[in-house]
Amino acid sequence: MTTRRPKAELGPAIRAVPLLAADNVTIQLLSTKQRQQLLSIATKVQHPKGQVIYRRGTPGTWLYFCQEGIVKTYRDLPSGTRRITAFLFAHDMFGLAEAGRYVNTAQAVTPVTSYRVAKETLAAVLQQDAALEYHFLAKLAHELRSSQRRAMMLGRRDAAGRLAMFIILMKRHGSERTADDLIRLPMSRSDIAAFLGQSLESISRATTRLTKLGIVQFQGRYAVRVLDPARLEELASNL
Amino acid sequence: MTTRRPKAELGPAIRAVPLLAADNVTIQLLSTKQRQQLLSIATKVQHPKGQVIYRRGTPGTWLYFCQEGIVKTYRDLPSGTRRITAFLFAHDMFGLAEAGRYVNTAQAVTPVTSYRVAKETLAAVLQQDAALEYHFLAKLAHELRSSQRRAMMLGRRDAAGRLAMFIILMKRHGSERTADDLIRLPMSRSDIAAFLGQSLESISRATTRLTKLGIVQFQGRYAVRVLDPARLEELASNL
DNA sequence: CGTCATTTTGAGGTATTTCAACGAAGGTGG
DNA sequence: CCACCTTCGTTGAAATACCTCAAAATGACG
Repeated sequence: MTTRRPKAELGPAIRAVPLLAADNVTIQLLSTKQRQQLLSIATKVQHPKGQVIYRRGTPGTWLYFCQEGIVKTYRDLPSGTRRITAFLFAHDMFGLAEAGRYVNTAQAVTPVTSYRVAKETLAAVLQQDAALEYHFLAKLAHELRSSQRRAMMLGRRDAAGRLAMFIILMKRHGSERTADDLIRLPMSRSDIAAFLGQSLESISRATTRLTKLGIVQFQGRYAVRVLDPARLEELASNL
Repeated sequence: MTTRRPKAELGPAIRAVPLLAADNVTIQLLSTKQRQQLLSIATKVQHPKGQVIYRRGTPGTWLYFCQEGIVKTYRDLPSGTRRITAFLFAHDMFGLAEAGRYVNTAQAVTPVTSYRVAKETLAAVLQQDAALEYHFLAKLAHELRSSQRRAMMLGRRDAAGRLAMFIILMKRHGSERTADDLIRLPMSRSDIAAFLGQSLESISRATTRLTKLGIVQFQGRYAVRVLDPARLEELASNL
């Protein structure tokens, strides 16, 4: 557990692709000035692995920016089944509320560093700074797209294909920190199952299937190496 | 496509529930001034039933505001299967793009009246008007929530339950125009199937099942009367 | 009123879910 | 440091539900 000591604190980072600017594919980061402005109203928070950050139904006071680590947001259904609505990674924001209450429960999958800011405060700032607000708009559009992609994923009936999509999804998020072909899956199998809307057993069987097909190779439970990217892609896009 | 010219045009309406203002449950509508500002840069467009409004992959120039009617957005998968990502109703906006291209195809399910505005223009206006932009933020948050709700729906395995959720979803949107218990389902069965991620036959069987159970009664193909709301709710929330 | 598309119904195949038991891993306390 | 215990993951077998293919029936439309 190494705590870094950067000389100049930059404040929350938000990565967003523009919603409206038609042909700008570049990933935009907040300007230093904007970061500092956010920093002045935000608080840095550390969450140990497994900690519940907020619960569904409680007053949605804060908005969070994941700075490091992975967060899951979920709902427990009456039947006892759990549905994970999203995994949040560095630069993602979470804390969606409806009628003043959080709509999901948020929990740290790994140790998490986040910034949190009172929504009231943020709203006031945004009303003053259209440019900053625009970043939030873009970010939200990004979230919407991932949510739609996920819905697309859930539409599939075939387990191996879903898992393939999930691995590829995780690859995109981890590529910055790990080797090219080694993908970390820090969440449990049941988390993956709850995210993909399938039973834990199906996920387990799917992993062994992918392994036996020689497409992937597991390095322990929480890391997977892709041996045959082409076939993985094919499985994922096949349908 | 027709262009506007009524006497007192109010301009596009956007309904949005606030994302950030914690305990304000009230549905906010744009102020008259804001509507007029949007109107000055927007064009009213009429789409006959079945018309494709834009296609996935084409340049995402415009953002649309559904004023009347129902729009579906979808993707056709390589296998030939169609996935409907959303149905859009009055006051919803659509035209989500990524890297300058529409991510879905949009098509009018019923005759549709919409406002469309060039994204570049809108972006410029929003950068100047933080309050207006805030409405868009709220609207987008709303879209995100529905997308998540839909993902929740897709997670279910049971056909009757999914259909029950869909009927309830449609009830919420149609209650303004029809009698309390008569719900219009203007889209085809295949559209419903593509939205719920199931086969057309499954949907058909589910409708007959719900009918035989005495929970609903169909008035033709495109309207359904709920006879037993309690059991419908139970089916929908059960899981 | 006839034609065409959509919807319903039927039968069989297949995938996932369940239920159940076993094996592995991680954490805690002695 | 090891043993125990709890949680998580794997594997097996049966049941259920959906999907696919195919054909009949219904409804829409000109």
